Amino acid sequence: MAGYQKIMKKEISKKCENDRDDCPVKDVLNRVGDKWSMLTVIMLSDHGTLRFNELHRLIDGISQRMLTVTLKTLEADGLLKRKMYQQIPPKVEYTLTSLGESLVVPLMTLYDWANAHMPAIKAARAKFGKAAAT
Amino acid sequence: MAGYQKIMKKEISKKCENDRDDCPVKDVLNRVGDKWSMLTVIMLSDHGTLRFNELHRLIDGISQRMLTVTLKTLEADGLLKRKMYQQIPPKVEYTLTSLGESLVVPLMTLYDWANAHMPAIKAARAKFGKAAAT
DNA sequence: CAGAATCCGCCATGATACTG
DNA sequence: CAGTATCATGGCGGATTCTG
Repeated sequence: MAGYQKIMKKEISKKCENDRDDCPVKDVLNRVGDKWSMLTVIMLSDHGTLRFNELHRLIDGISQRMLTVTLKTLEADGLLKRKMYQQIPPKVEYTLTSLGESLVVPLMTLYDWANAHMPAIKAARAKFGKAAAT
Repeated sequence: MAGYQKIMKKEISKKCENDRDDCPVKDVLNRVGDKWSMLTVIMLSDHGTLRFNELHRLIDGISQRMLTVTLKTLEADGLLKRKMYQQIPPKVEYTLTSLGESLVVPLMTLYDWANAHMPAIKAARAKFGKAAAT
């Protein structure tokens, strides 16, 4: 393994052991691991600007409640911005901020990894299942 | 935004809308977002090989139960391997597989992003809190 | 249309006790 | 030492209803 990586990794665990309530990685991981957040970010990144119900349709399976909650959290984190038009019927548009857009980059890395190694993982799972059954 | 990125992102949402039960991203995200999995991977990546109780001490706050569960899941996914020495007292060693090691790379990207943008996120949160309070 | 409010079930996680 | 077994709980998220 490259020396650079070794150093970086040292840093990761160091950060995580010490301040466990203020670890950037844990914090971000919470959002990344969230059931709907990243999907929402991806959709917005794809389509640019979306209204509430458009998101509702695009993100398959999300409930109205969770969409509201997710959007509010992402907005609070400054990952997207909400634009409300004072009119009837209401119209609200959601767009990623540049901060939100920047998150897509590491997300892609993860996506690439997932795609590349999913077969290996599935194979491992199948093998493990058989081993346990035996 | 670069055209390459645009294409990749299209692909992400496409994969996610279609097969929602077999989406590699969701699948991997589940593990990445898991409370303890990535911490465990990071520790192992750092220290190379660790015994059960060493991990227990290193991963601050994890319960015995969750460590067991996490390790079993990671093993099933082929991310780490378990080596058991038949002796008394028992001795079990955990080591990342090359698959597990490879996951560290995208994880680093995320770590870098988290570190770089955490100030912006905190600022956004503070601002949002004030806006809500007003 | 874009939510807010409320209720509720269930699963993930934690705590505790026991074992080979 | 390295787990397993069992129980308790809290909060995540779904379903439903109501509004401006």
